[in-house]
Amino acid sequence: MGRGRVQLKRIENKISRQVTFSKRRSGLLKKAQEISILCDAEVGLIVFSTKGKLFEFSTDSSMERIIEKYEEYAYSEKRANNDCERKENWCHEYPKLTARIELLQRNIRNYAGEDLDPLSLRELQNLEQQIDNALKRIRTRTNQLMNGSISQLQKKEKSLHEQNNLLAKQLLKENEKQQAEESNKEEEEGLAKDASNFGLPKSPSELHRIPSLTIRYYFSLSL
Amino acid sequence: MGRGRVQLKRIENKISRQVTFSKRRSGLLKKAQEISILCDAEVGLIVFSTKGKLFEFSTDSSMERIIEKYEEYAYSEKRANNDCERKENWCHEYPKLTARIELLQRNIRNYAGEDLDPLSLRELQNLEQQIDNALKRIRTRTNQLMNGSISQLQKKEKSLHEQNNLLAKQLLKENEKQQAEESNKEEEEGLAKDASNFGLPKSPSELHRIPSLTIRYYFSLSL
DNA sequence: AGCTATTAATAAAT
DNA sequence: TATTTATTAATAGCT
Repeated sequence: MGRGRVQLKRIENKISRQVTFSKRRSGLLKKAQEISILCDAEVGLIVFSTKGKLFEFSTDSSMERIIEKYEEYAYSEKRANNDCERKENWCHEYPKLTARIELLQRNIRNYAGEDLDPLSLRELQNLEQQIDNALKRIRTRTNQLMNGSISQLQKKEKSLHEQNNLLAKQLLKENEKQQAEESNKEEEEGLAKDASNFGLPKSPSELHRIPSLTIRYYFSLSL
Repeated sequence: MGRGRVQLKRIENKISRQVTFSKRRSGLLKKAQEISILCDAEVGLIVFSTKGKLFEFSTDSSMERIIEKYEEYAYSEKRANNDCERKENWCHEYPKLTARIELLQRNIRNYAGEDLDPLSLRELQNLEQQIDNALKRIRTRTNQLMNGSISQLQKKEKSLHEQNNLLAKQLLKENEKQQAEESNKEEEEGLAKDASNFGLPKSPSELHRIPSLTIRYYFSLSL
């Protein structure tokens, strides 16, 4: 919704990025408010700009309540109790977990083509190859899905064709039947006319007769 | 954006409300993701339906981090942050960490082109675009590094050339000097020989004299 | 869930 | 930064 499509990646131009941030931020806050009113939902929205400035919206202006509810909800007590046994190993477990998370995040950033500076040429080339492979797999899968959609649509098309043919035949029959009736009537009228109805208008049903069999069908191919 | 305007008030019809909630919720989550990527912003979005079901989006899948930052920002009172204090919240923290790790791992698998089946066509296309961008960035960085290596090697080559030239000159001088000495010696020896040393071997320094000025330099171009 | 007519959001230009 | 405009995106109302 703007002049031209926008691809989903960081806007490199700083000014554009700030302008877009400002516009989309107000759009997002507005939509958050709308859904909370229209649909009676509890919404909490927190946005930090690159520079670290905070923008927020929350239903009834009570972010704290929503955060509390979130924390309750997101991590159910049941799982927590089981995991509490691990508490004894805290000093071992916690650093491991956080280190793991950092590593994973670094990986993800690298996969996204960010923070490449510390990588050696060899590492970069490995990464490139991995990502290239990933891209191929993703494209294969995309094609698979699209082909699925296409063949589904083709089936739909075929069934619509058949349905149309059926309807056309029915219509043809109906038409012939009516024509037959018409000619019967005309014969009858012809006889009557000779007797007393000369010069009167034709039967209205004749005026309504379908003049030709033009059948059209429509379907849309939207992928 | 729909057939007709919508008043900003609670939708009274329950079914409509649910349908609208579902549609607007996905729109809102999508826009939250978009602004976070496009504008490099940190976003946390929490939505509870009327029935209390949770939906969320957060930059880097880390709602906790955003909530912490929010609370810091909004209240200037740091939460229990160091490891020791976190120990008290172990039951709370551990499931969060493992959930986060799972999410990150799923992300990574997707980036590697694995476990694509649960992704929708739209998600796949987003992923493809992100990865494509990453690939471009990685190739840019690779080229940067390679160009760096090349120009470094070229500099090295140049400096080696210069060094060689210098050495060659010095050697030439040295050579001339020695030749001069030699001829001096020979003259002296000639006089002495005539007197008493005839038939003795030549001075060892003459044997060691470099016979010609063949200078070679080596450098390797390894990329 | 899927389909359009419409409105809303917004990218680019000013 | 605010306004305008051309486009794309979201979605309301139906089926």
